[in-house]
Amino acid sequence: MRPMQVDQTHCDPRPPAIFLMGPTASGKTALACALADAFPLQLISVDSALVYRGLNIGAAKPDAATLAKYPHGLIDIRDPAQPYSAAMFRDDALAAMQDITDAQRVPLLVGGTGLYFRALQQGLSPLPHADPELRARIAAEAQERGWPALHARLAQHDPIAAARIRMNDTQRIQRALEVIQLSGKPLSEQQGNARARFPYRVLKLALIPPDRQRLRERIAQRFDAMLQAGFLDEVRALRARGDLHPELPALRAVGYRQAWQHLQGATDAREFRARAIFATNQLAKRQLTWLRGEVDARVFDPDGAGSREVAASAVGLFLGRAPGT
RNA sequence: GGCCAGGUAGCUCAGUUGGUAGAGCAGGGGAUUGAAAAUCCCCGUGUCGGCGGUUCGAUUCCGUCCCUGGCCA
Repeated sequence: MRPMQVDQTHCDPRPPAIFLMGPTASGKTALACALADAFPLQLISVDSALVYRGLNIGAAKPDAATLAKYPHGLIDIRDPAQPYSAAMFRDDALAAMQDITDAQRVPLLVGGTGLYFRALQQGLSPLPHADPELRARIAAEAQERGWPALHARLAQHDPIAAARIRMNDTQRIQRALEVIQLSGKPLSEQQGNARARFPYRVLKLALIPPDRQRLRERIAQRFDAMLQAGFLDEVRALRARGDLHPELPALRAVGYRQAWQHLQGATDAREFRARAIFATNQLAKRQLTWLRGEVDARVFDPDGAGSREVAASAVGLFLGRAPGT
């Protein structure tokens, strides 16, 4: 039996870090900036779309004035033609957190990408990283022989992974085959090892709107504002580059995919708007599913009266200091 | 006012030779290890417009009324 629980704030020697998680359109940026006003925090974005330069309006990236006043790490670090990944994020985020900590400040990781938060905190198994050429070869083979044939091959080399991965989940079939090819070992054998202890003690804050209908209304309003702000011109500019295509991760982002299709003439304005909003609603739903797994997070209602103050006092308690000091 | 076509799930529609109905989209739940704003899995009871009639039984056939769209006056 252990001795009674002691306040971790005072016995955990690791430096502090704060996670601020929430679905799209839940007001994460506003809360992050408010907290940064009150405490010596430095922001790091945890968002798979904000890493791309040129994805601004449609990705709801904080505007230039906000970024100037509240610099965010890991925004605009990739060209849309370059892929990014959870593993790259983990490395980049740990490096950024180190720098912030060295400067006697506290990293505040704010965003909505559940896998990135998990990869950061729990680590990733040591696996080979993506190989675009190999992926192209696998995709070509799938085109020729069909994905069921590739799933069957996976079952031969890695029955455990094949049992877990659905026949239709082409992305995971492709990845599993890639790992086998690159490492010479089954994926399932390599997953689940080597998870180092996270070198920070963490306060998790989750912004969870209690009313889904209201979130959807907010998403629709925000999308109309994006259109007014020139979202389609932004996508036209991306298309005008000529070297981008809709299969790139950056252009599969919610809103961008639908805008691309619309500009190709596949949908009229009305349908484009509806599809983009639906896709955003569905994204928010998946983000909320991730958040339900974060059982150790402190939950706040974005619209709740006083939520901001309560969040600030939680941060103050965690850091052991009063706001503004 | 007359004629025609419709009124079925939140939306668009299919269907029942009479035995109370099912797709897509939306929506909900879940999974999630180098594409994750990705990818994938599961979830469908609704006075079948109202009221009468025929029938063992009507959402289906008949009558009538209401509503919507089109054409004609």
